[in-house]
Amino acid sequence: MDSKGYLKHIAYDSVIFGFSGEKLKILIMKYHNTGLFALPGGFVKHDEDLNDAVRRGLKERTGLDDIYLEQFYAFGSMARYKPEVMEAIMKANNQTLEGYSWLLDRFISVAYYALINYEDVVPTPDALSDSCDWYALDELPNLMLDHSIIVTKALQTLRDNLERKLVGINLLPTLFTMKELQQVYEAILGEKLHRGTFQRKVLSMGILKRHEKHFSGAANKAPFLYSFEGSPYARKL
Amino acid sequence: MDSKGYLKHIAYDSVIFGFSGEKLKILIMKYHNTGLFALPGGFVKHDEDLNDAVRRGLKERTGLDDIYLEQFYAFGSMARYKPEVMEAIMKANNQTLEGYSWLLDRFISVAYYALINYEDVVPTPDALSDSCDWYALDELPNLMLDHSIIVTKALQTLRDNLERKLVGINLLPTLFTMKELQQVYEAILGEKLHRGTFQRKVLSMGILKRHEKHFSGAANKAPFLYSFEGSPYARKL
DNA sequence: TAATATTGTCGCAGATTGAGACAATATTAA
DNA sequence: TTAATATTGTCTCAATCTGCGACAATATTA
Repeated sequence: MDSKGYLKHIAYDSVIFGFSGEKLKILIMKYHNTGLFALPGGFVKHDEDLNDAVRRGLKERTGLDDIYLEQFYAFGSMARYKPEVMEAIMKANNQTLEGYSWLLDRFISVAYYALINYEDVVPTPDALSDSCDWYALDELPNLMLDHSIIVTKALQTLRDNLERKLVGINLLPTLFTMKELQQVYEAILGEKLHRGTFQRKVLSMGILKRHEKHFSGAANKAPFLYSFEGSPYARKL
Repeated sequence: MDSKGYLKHIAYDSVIFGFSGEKLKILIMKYHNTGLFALPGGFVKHDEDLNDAVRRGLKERTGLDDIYLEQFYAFGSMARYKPEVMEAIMKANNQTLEGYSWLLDRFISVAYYALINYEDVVPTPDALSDSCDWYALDELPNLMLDHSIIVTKALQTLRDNLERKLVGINLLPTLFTMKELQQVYEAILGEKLHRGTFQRKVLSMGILKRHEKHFSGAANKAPFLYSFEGSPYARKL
């Protein structure tokens, strides 16, 4: 085994969604000295579950355990095989390629998306990168390889699932207002929703618990705070 | 490369759905001399798209090109790593393990489901198996490894997608009656649907073309035949 | 105390859905 | 020929769901 204990040909990439400033954002890594931007990703150890590998990487990048995580597609086209890209990254880090030639081989990447509470995250770069930072979906830099396609498909899957599960909850802190929840949904769906209809529908699901009011100091009626109550939509799946 | 030109650690499995006798069925392989039943699967060549590898396998098993095909999950737990199973299959075929040790290594399997017209298929076993045959979903034999879980997840995904795309069409011949279409939906969803409501809904989608009536010889009003007309629900995706 | 911005909720019209009913056949039996 | 039978295509009606505006109830500021 010359691949440092990792499975050859298999990688994962993660699209980590957060919500801040009324916008959906994702975590993007910037590699040293290359100008290359990429999704956080990694490899799977020989004796490790695929899902565990992804959670391990998420923990490293965000500091968080128990993240809402969903696998959505395995990208396996030949078009994504560009060994010169990985070679450039390695060279920019003064890495000798000795013992790392497996990284230049072809990879099939299993993609996941994660939903997290923006406030809880401490984005942390890895050894190969300068930064790990939030970028709004409409202000993404050019991403390497097929990572833009991966992001697009992640968002599409998230939208599709949004109607079935009440997944948007995972992007908010424990206590939140109805308006914040609606803003999350609008950011994901990319369209405005009618306030009354949204509230009626969400409340009819019976999975929100109402708490005391939240006095923001604004000159208006104070909204209730809500928290999320278990059931099929549990925060941790 | 000692793995015969295939990528190590990566496999695919396919859940191939057909509809016959008012039941949903899938293709199952039976390996020589082992009593083992399995989903049709295979490996990916070094210079081959993942999706193309699956289509290649589908062509070998069914004789068909241009099949409706959807990837739904990559199975990557350690629990599915049982080298003794593959070893038993190889031994039962008097295969020396020389040059095939890569098959005993750990695999992550990307699973797809396919929808085909039952009548068009000529199920064809491969070199390792006695048979490749249809089994109704409620009469499946015990499947090896995690293949039962894969089937369950395939059906779940198919059900979820059924409401969004009009995918059931792909399980029928070019011309079909409204009753046949309803039976397909009932088989997939596992529940009876109301006749009038179903017909109204499907027709309102405006993607069926009505043809001449079909005189079955039965003592009742002859139903119309329908065919499927393009749009987002195209037979070939 | 009045003005302003939001919030929680309600009401109404229009659309959608679930379920039964009825007329229109295609064939068989009388 | 005519009646009986099994299905099919369609319609109606009620119940439910949705989109959208309206109104009263606050927090805070002027």
